Amino acid sequence: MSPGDVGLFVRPPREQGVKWRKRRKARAGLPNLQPGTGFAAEGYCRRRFPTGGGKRYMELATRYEPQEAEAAIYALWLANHCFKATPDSRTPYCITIPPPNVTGALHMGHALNHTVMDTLGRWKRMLGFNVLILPGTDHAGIATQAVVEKKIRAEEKKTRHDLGREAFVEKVWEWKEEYGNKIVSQMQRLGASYDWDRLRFTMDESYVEAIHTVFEKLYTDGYIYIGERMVNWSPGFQSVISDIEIDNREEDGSLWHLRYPYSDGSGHIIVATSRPETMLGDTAVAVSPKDERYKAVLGKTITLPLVGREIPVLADDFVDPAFGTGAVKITPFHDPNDYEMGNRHGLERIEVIGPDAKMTAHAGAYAGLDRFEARKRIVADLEALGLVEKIEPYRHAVPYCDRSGAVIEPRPSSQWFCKMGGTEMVNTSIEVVRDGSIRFLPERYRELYLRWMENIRDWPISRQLWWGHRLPVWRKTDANPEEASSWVFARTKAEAEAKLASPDILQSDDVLDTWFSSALWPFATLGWPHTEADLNYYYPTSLLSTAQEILYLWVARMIMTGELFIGKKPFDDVYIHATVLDEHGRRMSKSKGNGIDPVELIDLYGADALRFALAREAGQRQDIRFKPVKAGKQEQVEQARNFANKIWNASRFVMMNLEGFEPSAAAPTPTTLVDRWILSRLATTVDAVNEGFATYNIDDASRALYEFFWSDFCDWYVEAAKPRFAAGDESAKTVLWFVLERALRLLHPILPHLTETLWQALPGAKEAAGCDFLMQAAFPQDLPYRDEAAEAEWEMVQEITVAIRNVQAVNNLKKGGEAFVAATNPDVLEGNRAIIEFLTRFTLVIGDGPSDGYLQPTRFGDVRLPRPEVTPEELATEKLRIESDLAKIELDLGVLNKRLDDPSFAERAPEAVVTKTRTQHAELLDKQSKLTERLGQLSTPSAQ
RNA sequence: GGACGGUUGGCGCAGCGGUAGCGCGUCUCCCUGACACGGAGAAGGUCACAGGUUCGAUCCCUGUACCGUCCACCA
Repeated sequence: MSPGDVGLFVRPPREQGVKWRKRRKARAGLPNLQPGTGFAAEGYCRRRFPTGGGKRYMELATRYEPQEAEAAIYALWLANHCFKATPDSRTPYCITIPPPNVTGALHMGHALNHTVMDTLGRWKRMLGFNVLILPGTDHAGIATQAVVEKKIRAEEKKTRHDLGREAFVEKVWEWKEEYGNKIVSQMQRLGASYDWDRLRFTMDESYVEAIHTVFEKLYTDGYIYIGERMVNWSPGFQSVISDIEIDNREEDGSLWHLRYPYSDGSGHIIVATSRPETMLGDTAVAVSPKDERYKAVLGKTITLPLVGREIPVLADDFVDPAFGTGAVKITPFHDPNDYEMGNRHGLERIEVIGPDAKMTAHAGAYAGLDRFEARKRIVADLEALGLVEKIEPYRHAVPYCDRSGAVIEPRPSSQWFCKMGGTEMVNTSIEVVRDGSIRFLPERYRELYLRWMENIRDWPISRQLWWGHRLPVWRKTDANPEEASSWVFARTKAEAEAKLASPDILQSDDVLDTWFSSALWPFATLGWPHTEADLNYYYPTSLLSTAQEILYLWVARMIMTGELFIGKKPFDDVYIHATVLDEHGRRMSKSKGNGIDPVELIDLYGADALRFALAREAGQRQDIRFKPVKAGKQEQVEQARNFANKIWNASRFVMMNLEGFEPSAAAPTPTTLVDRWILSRLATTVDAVNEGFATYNIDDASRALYEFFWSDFCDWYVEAAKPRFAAGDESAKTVLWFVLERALRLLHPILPHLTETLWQALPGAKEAAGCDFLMQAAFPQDLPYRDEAAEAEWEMVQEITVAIRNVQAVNNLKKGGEAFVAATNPDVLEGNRAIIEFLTRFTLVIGDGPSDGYLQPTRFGDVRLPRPEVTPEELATEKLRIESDLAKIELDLGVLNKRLDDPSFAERAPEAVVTKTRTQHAELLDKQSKLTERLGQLSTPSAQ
């Protein structure tokens, strides 16, 4: 396949006698026409291009068809190893992409992030950097295990326990090999220029080595210990899960007010709880020490209803006297706060809800019941005893396990931890951000990071899952697993046997938190701990671009491990991209079902359109609103698609007119005004784009490109080129070719497929650039074409042109007559006569013109269009137009008068502002008097 | 509860101290030899609200309201 193959004619059949607008509306809902349906052969195309036969110029369809062009161009890049990166003498630029879950599918957040990374990567590559963008996927312990468990449950009616650990893990690997690379191919569809030969997976053999090496050091240096903490227990997985895997849902619940009788029979104390079933495990009631109401009852005991246990009433600062009744029941085993209070007061911990979320033997009569069933029974039994004071409706957050859907059960558990606060690892990670070695973009995230790091808590690193990196620690079978001293570090069983001097040993059943492995990503993917070449060259990497929600979980931990193991920061810049929200401004999520599938958008409009739509919003904002796909349409991407089509067609126009033109590598030296002007605008745009990319304001770069290409280049320059070609002016071709070629380079990082396709078809491009692909061409920088004089002079041509068009359109005049312009600078006008005449379809006459003509005063001279005959309707239209102009002028004059009438304005405002205001004032007065006079003429009968 | 962000024409966004801009949508005209996924015009905004600073505020400061994101153990 070569890029030329995309040339096909596409044109809807002509339907005689039907209004165009109607047909357009009728067509609006239809899918884009597929090429190759033979319209050309049936004579529907308006224009025939030279076909085949060794012609130099490609045939291009009248519409850009991304579907096949993108696949073709991507295949071409791959075939030519364009994304491959190996160390050389150039400056490196490296991004290790945030590895998505192997189970994952591309979502809008990914699409945005990959657009950012690939755009910046392509830009840097064109600037001459040695760019490596290293892709990979994450084994994603819980997520993947959940998917495979679900699959075997559905297909084989088995649980993972039926299979056993080894067989189950085998199944997960099989699943990963078969389905795990879906997201990789989706990234490729976006156009990602990543080095796919280096694709990494967090459970690759070499990656496991990295994990072992890291674990060993942390273990021997005393970072890793066994401790007991309150953890988030997922009854669904029978495992600890991390905070990020929790989905806190606001729910309407109840607050039960329970009467707890004093043991001495002196009445009762009322406690409020949202979880009455935990009362079976209560070992105290706490009140605030400052709470006067309860001063007297401190030291009393309570006989716990239904259980009969005697428990104390004690004082603790944690209790807020203002909440509920000011008295709190304490269940140390089942509530994080109560756990802390229990430790403070040395309370017994009684487990009444087991790991499977069923009531334990300690629950007495309720043993074996599900926790929610137990709740109902307990409440009913308490009510029967008259111990329920009242039940209040209560809205609160309930934590759910986002993978299994079970309500999280907090419980103390013996887990492996990694020490954080106060350690060298954490301190250096704070320092490296504080001293500015690592930059955060947008900057506001810097403070967030520092604040979090300064209050960091120890990191629970063990999980009771089967899929993941099994902890490389072993013990003798009969040793106590909760004693740290029972364990030794060993990579292999043999090593462990030697260390423990026994064949009767076991490896820990636990698996490492997935974030433990992704924390090593920037260096483990570059060959550490074995090979140094890539690491020495590409590390520290240049950019880490990611979502704000994993700032702590991932970004902070990469900094820590990078500092500790490599002795260097893992990256220079951290860019936190915006969160993509739905049309109502809510986060897109699976549970809300408000997500948009980026692949659907690519199918609909092409990857480049999606990229541009995202790029134009990718700045320093915290969020981006994205509208849903409705009836096969998505506004934002459609607009971007239209832009892509505009680029396509403008390029097509240029190529059609370049027959016989021999481009050269030399930069043009413009002489005519319009050439000087467009080159000046190009130079400005080049600066804006480089600036935008360099400062992570890709939105600014995108807007600059859009405006330049559509407004300046297409609407003015290309239009102005037409009469020049008609007049045989060959000088236009050099500039036209040059501007288009440079524009394609500028646009390439954001719209890679489209621009490469066009560039491949642009004659002379490869020779001039000295490379075979646009993605390898030099990115434009510092073009010497800034020309303020040209921009100012061209403004005259534009304003006169607009004035003539405006009078013509508003008064609905026939084109083709004469347009008189009393120009302030007749030479400029004369020099651009052909252009103005072509753009307006009026013959330009420089001079005053008939006094009764249609009048439009401008800063560059009055424009008058003669009015040969006039109907009353036309007269009314003109009067209306002038009156509305006058009304606007009056409004504006009011503003200026107010300012000029104030003496302190002239005194205190800068002189330039005062002068400018006076000039504007004078111009408005002049315009006003001219229009008033004209209006007067219209109102006197003689004018007709 | 804390932190952060937003509030500009019907919609999506720019502008961030000198009389409000773009695209879509709406209305009018137009297939004019690149493009109707287009061209030329038009209508449409007291820039959330209240104070303050300033000659002057959409823009700076303070507060309020609403929307939202992230973080967080208040029963």
